[in-house]
Amino acid sequence: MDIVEIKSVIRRFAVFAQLSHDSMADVVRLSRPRCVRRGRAAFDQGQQADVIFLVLNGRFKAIQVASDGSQIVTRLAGAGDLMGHLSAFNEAPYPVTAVAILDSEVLAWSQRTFVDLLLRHPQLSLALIRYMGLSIEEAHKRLHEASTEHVERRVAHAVLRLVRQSGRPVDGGIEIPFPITRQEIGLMSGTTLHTVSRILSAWEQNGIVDGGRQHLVLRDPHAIVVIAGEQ
Amino acid sequence: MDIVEIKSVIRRFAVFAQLSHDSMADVVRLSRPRCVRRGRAAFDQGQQADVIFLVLNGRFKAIQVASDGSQIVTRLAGAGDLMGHLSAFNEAPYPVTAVAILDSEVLAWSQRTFVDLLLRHPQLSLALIRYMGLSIEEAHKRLHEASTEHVERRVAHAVLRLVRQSGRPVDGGIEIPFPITRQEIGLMSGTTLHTVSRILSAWEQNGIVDGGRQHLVLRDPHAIVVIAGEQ
DNA sequence: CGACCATTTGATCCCCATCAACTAAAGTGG
DNA sequence: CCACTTTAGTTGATGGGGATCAAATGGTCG
Repeated sequence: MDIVEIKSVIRRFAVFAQLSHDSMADVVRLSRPRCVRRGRAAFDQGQQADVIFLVLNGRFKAIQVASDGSQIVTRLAGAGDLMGHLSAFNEAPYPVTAVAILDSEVLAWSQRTFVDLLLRHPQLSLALIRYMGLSIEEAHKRLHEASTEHVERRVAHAVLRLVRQSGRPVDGGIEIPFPITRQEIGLMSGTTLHTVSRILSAWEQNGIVDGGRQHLVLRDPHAIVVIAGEQ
Repeated sequence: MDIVEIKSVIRRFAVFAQLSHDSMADVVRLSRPRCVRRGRAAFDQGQQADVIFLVLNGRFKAIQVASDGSQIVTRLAGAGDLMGHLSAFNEAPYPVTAVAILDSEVLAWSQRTFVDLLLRHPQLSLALIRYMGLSIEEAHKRLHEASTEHVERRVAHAVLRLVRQSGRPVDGGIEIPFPITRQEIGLMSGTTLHTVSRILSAWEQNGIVDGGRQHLVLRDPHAIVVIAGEQ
């Protein structure tokens, strides 16, 4: 990607949409593009958070490992999402590991550079505040689900989240356009791969989804909405 | 509280600590103080979020009700905490109801006023970004707990959170200095009042806590840390 | 004192994690 | 191209954690 292309791409993303022409130039000029191959991490949990990333294309999963070894996937990040902004401004370690699940391209800023940008471009700060507000609401919604709902419903929510964020229409349904395992769906919904497998098998029996190795196609999205309890 | 007192008080809070003298004057001048009596709500879930609050003293609980009627307590807010900032900047409805659990005083800004303040005082934006980063990490930590830990451990975490945020030393322990029910502890840890009651009863048998109606004293805080798995 | 709320405690049941074993698909290396 | 390994997924059996149902007790307040 060259600079002109980058500008046109990131203008589409919420955090940068409202910037003036000059601000945008400043923001892009101080960024450094970077590629992350599938399977590699943009950063690792525990490492000092000194770089902020914007995903240009591809996809990442954010994995959080607790001291007892348990893991969860806190979020998936695709084009337009920021990564590393949670801890970077607090001079804290990254709270998750960001693994690319597709070959991906990102823009990177050093923590100091991004702080300067925020101070120079109030609109950028405001956009980031809005973006983070949405993240917190999303996290609270997931917390609510995890605390009160049964597994099948939680799995339905996880699948819907995947599809809404990245679903791609195919003939006879919507597919998740990147490799995803039962294990990962489990980590996104607070259950085990076994239970996810049983649930997806049952859905497949009812013609609601088509499964496959690291692959999922929704045949009847509305049925899943109903299972999720969204009516 | 008069203006001088307010200034000296809010200077102690993270979000406002770094402001210049002039910025602080601007921020305080545009705020309106307000009292909220115990049991009343500062704002209600679903209502258009047009006011941002800073808690000066007292305490609030943020309750989220889902469409199926289930509830959780997403956070407690005490002196120095902001409320309403999640949705206000996104022109969205408040995602929770903020109920005062003690008679409380707050400062209030209209959404538009606060946005102007953020644009005029980049340091304020940066502080808010830091504050929100911490909130998201906290929410993800709770999500992790809710997804992977057993009830007793989750209850231990909820109690520790209460005590760390607001614990007051008394002879022979630390107490939670505001009325709190088993029900509420349940809503903070994703379980029922029955299970909380059983767990607290067991702890009381072991001399770890002293319970009472809407009251809790930790006799052996370290034991709870161990139960929480923090070693 | 009576009404109401918070708490306790027992009994029951089922959801789902865990254990275990097997199948299938995808690399890998000669 | 085929044996071998590795990784993903399926499915059965089992047991326990904790929700749910039920009822009683104790505190508080008007």
